[in-house]
Amino acid sequence: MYQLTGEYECKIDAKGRIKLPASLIRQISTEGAYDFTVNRGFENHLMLYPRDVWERKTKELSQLNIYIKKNREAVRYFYRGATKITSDASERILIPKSLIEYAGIKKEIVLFAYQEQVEIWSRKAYEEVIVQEPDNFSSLAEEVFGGGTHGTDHE
Amino acid sequence: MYQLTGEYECKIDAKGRIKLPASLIRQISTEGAYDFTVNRGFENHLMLYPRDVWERKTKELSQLNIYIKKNREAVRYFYRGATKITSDASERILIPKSLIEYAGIKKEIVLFAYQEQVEIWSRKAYEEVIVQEPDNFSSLAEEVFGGGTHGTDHE
DNA sequence: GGGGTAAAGTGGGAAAAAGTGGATAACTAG
DNA sequence: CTAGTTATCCACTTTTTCCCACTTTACCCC
Repeated sequence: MYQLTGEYECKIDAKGRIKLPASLIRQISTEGAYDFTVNRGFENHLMLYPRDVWERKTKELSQLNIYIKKNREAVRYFYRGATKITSDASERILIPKSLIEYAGIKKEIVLFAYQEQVEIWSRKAYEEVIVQEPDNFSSLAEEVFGGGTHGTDHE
Repeated sequence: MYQLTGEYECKIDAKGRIKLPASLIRQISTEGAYDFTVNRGFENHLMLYPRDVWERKTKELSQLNIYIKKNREAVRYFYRGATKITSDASERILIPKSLIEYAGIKKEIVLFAYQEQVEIWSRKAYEEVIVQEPDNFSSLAEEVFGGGTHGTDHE
């Protein structure tokens, strides 16, 4: 179980390689090789999962009954673009072109790590997301952090 | 559970380091190394959390199901910019460039500690916020603190 | 109150680590 | 077989980290 954190401004080079910041790498494992799976995120960004996290997620998905159409569609939606990648000797990962395009990535990117995964955003798209306060954030924050102590009834 | 207090005028040096005032440090722990997480605050300032406080907060967040869009957005909003930092031998912490920029920090800053966290403001922004307050402070205070516990007969 | 001492705060340099770009070799698909 | 893509390696640049030393402030004792 990871609790990744960090926001990293990075570049992607002409070949589509991203150097994973050392401090991010250190959070994931101490061993030599770094295996990941990258897929499309729900917004216009990519998701990067450490190998073991990906395996757990797909295992959970495999519990679903895919003879139900809705499940089948959801599973497909989740997998879309999923690609296994391994870092090279300089701890860089190569992102498939089709995914780079999906996320609208040019050169400047942001790696945004939280919980068990890393989101990969184009710098521009990320800035837009960051600035925008989600609807109902305060009531949700109250639910999560406030734990009912502040009496205001929020059903 | 902390009850931090204090308003400290500090400087940030050319490398982005802040010396934590000794009297603030003493409130947090007596041991050698100081781990924190810093992230973007809701206004244009930064939030600094002692390690254990951050862990508690994120633990609550990790209960949320991020396949629900609303939750995902909230989690992102809370985590944005979150970076783990450790103090150096002189009890200084290094603030990431992107966060310094976000808070509009130049050189003069204010550390404002209350409850379990420390807000980091640029001096200028802090003064603006503070100066602005008296206008509606009394009505705000009434609304927030008056909260019905002593009846409503104090308008 | 003043001098001395200790603690707090500041600044900067150098070694080490991280990040970057590119060359070349290997591989794959058409 | 060839063209395009991917893997491996190497070398250079930049940044970060760690350490040391100096200045300033606070505090205590005479």
